[in-house]
Amino acid sequence: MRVLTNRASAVPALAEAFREHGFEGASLAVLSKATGLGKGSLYNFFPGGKEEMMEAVLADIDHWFCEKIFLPLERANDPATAISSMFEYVTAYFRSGRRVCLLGCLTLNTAGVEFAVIVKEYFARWISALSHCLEVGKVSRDFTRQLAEETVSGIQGAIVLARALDDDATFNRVLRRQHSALIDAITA
Amino acid sequence: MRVLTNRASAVPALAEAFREHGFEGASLAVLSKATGLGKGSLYNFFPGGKEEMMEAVLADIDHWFCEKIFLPLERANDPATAISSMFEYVTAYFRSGRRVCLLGCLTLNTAGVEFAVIVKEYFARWISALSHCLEVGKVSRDFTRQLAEETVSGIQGAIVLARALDDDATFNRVLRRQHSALIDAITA
DNA sequence: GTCTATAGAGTGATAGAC
DNA sequence: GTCTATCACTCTATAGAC
Repeated sequence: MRVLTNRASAVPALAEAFREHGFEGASLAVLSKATGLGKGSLYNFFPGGKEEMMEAVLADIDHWFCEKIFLPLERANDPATAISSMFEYVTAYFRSGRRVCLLGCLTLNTAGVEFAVIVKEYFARWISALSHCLEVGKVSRDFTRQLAEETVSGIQGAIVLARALDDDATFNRVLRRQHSALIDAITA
Repeated sequence: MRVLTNRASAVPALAEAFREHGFEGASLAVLSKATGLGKGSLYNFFPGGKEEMMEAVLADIDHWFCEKIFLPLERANDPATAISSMFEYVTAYFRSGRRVCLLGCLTLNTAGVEFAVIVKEYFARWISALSHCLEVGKVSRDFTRQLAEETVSGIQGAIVLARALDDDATFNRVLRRQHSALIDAITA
């Protein structure tokens, strides 16, 4: 066959390497090992180097979130179901906190400033999608934005705390409470 | 004068450098510039290198939190005041999210595994101190731990979100709601 | 021949240790 | 300052598909 591998198939392996080591910590040696590709191949697929690799990873993540989280929230005509689905996907995606949020990590030090716009749009869209969904659920406009902010922020915090305590149960407990809070707001 | 500088006086500058660049990103060149000390002086004060510098920073942070946050919560006989004081200190300390939580950052990638025990104890103590304070405030034991977890986790999330959106107001809004939730739980 | 993809030696710069 | 190791990255050489 002609194409032995391609750019797209390297992206998930790159993503896991960046998650585990961070942007700076993920050296070309690490990325090469993670993907099974030589440096030559990596530079062939990503002429822009690490930065282009990270951009490809972020685009892939954004695509996943659009499909599984953002669009369903934005289009929901059954808000409670859409929200429950969001929590299921999020819990699975972050593996109960064992897997970090790459976008969240990039906010925390200067290594990620190049990606600030992408990160900002991701979080802004998540909040506005959830906020819209709550509005469809007849939650007062005074609270939709606040609830959405707290939820998105709370998920990030739950990842940090679950990892700090090395305990998935913490993640699941915090998310379960947030889930209930949103459902209560809708049905109230 | 004989002593121009010393180990302790370098710690705050090291802390800010680690916060800004992360553990891996903070090179000796960065740390040297941040402290105004040559590499030789840094190794004189911290023979263990970067790792010992980070340990000194973490010990310094732990000391501050014990004094300002943990002990007041643990000894509180006026829980509402202790909790309000905690939120005031936290908001100021993290500068409305502009300043990251070093302990939280260390949880997010493999660069910080050496400090896992320190990080775990910090978060565990914060949660148990707050939980105890809520118990003194006559909150049902079924909820103290949950509320404390959510609060500590929520603060971490608020830092991430405020930085992602580049907006302090987000941090302050999330913390204000958490503050109210705890006060409501006590007075309910 | 051209084209894409490969592995990996080699570049200068800079890392942390001392 | 000096050391070696490693960094991101470049480039050469080579492969097989057209």
